Parts: sequence; C-alpha cells; structure tokens
Amino acid sequence: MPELPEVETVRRGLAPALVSATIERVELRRHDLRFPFPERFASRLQGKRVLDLRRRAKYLIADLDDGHSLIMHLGMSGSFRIDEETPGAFHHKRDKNAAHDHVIFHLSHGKRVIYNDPRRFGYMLLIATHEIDEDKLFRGLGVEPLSDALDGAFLAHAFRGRAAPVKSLLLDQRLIAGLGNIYVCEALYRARISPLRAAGSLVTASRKPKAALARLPQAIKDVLKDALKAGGSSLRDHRQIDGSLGYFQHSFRVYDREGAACPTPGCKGTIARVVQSGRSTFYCPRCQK
DNA sequence: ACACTATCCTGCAGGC
DNA sequence: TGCCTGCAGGATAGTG
Repeated sequence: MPELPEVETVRRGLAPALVSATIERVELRRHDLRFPFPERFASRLQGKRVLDLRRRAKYLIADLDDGHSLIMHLGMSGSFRIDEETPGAFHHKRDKNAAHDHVIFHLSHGKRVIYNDPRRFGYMLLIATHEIDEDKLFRGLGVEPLSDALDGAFLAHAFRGRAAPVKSLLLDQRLIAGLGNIYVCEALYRARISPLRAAGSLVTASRKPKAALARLPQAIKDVLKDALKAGGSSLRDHRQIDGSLGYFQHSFRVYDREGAACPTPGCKGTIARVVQSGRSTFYCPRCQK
C-alpha cells in the first residue's frame, strides 16, 4: 500500500492516540509477518509509554520510554485503524478482513490500535532508539525527498554514469527514501522525463543536472505535497486513520491510466504502460523525453 | 559495482 | 457460477 504520503498520513492519524499512551497489552494473532516477531515482542512492549511517533522513509518509529523504539513497516498491504468500541463487539463489515488483523495494541485509555496486513509483507521490530541510525535497515537509506538534501546537484551526483533507467534509480531507497511506484511515475511525468531514459543521460559532462533533471526535485516535492494534502492515495483500502479515504488517486495524471489521453494541454499523446524490472510504468511517450 | 530476476503472500479483476 | 492467469502501493537475496 504505502509510499511516503500514505505512511505520513498514517503517522498523523495514529499520533494522537499513540503518543503519551501506555501500551497495556499487545495481542499477537500470529508469530510472524514478513519476519518472525522478535523474542518476547509482546512482553517487551507491555507497560511502555509512547514518547513520540516519527517517520523515516516508509518506516514508522514509535519511541518508547525504555530507550527502545518500535519500528513498523507496512509492506504492500499493511494498514492501521483505531478501534474505540468494546472488544468482542460485532463488526459485520469487517468480519472477512478481520482475519488479517495480526497485531492489536491495547492502550491505557481504552482504545485499541489494530494492524491489518493481508499480504504480510510488513514487519515490526524493536531497536534501541540511539542505535536506529546505525541499524542495517536505516543506515543505507537515502535522503528524505521533502528535505533540502534533494536537489539538482544531489541527483546529478547520484545519476552520473548510471546506465539504469531513471525510474529504477528513483525507486532505489538507498538514494531517495520514501518514493514508490506511483509517485515516481507521477514525478517523472511532471518533470517531462521519460522513465526509460538512462539516468546518466540527464547529467552534463561537467557533472551538472541537465534542464530536465533540474525540474525533477521540485516535481517530486510537488507531487508528494499534493498527495499529503489529499491524505494519500486509496487504491485498494488505504484509509486515513479516521476511516476516510485518501483521495489523491483522483489526481493521478499517468499512474494506472493506460490508454487515457495525456492531461498535458495541447499534447495529443496517450498514456502508455510498460514493465520495468517487473513493475508497471505509466507515462506519456509524447511529452516525456 | 551494477542491472536485472525471482520471491515472499493474499485478494481481486478479467477472460473463458 | 467457477477456474485460471496476471497483477497489486515493497524490498531483498541471488544471478550474471
């Protein structure tokens, strides 16, 4: 499910319930997601207070009052919801989906935070808070796309000499951390760059970003900010924590729009779909060069 | 180092 | 109706 805007939307929705709350009990409905849960996972969380809920790349980080942090990744299909109703209440519409409620955090104020993940590509683990940056999962992560670190010079440096298509490099979390398939397609469209283009061809001999590449950082930031304003994209079931759907999917210009007319005024192109490294790419062959 | 694939898992849409 | 195939917002291990 989630790229940066969706994970950030989840963070903003969960924070009011989670921050300052104490975890009274953790209910594990299975012993693993993508990986087995750590030893004594539930008991190590029990009685801990949540000091802060942060995001890095596509990870949620809940800092606890015992010096550890709960790291959560939503994979492709992970989602959270807050349930304030009494346990055991009959949830007619949720019955089928409830089979994938894998983790339930019972909080001190009576609310429950429920993690649901049909495909189970998500995972949770505990890391000492001061060791997060050196952890294998985090130390290789690239820049936050909304930070000042992402600019033309950074991309020129990252892309120089690379033969791989620009789309592949934008998906590489070691360069930019937080983009995924949707927002890469949308950002390349906004920058009018073909996703098939060799990344290195966007850099001049003097190692500067060419004009097209100079447009890309702002295109990335713009699409992420627009998506954040909309509460993310709801392709299947991504919801904001209050249950409302993110609605950025209505603003897609190319993603999942194969065969549609290119939305660029005056462009007579048709959105095409190609497969790059096993994943769908959507773009306008006419105005993305 | 780099580029590309196969893979984990479930659900759903589309074709027949 | 059902059965089959392919595809889905991610990330990694493994291959040349």
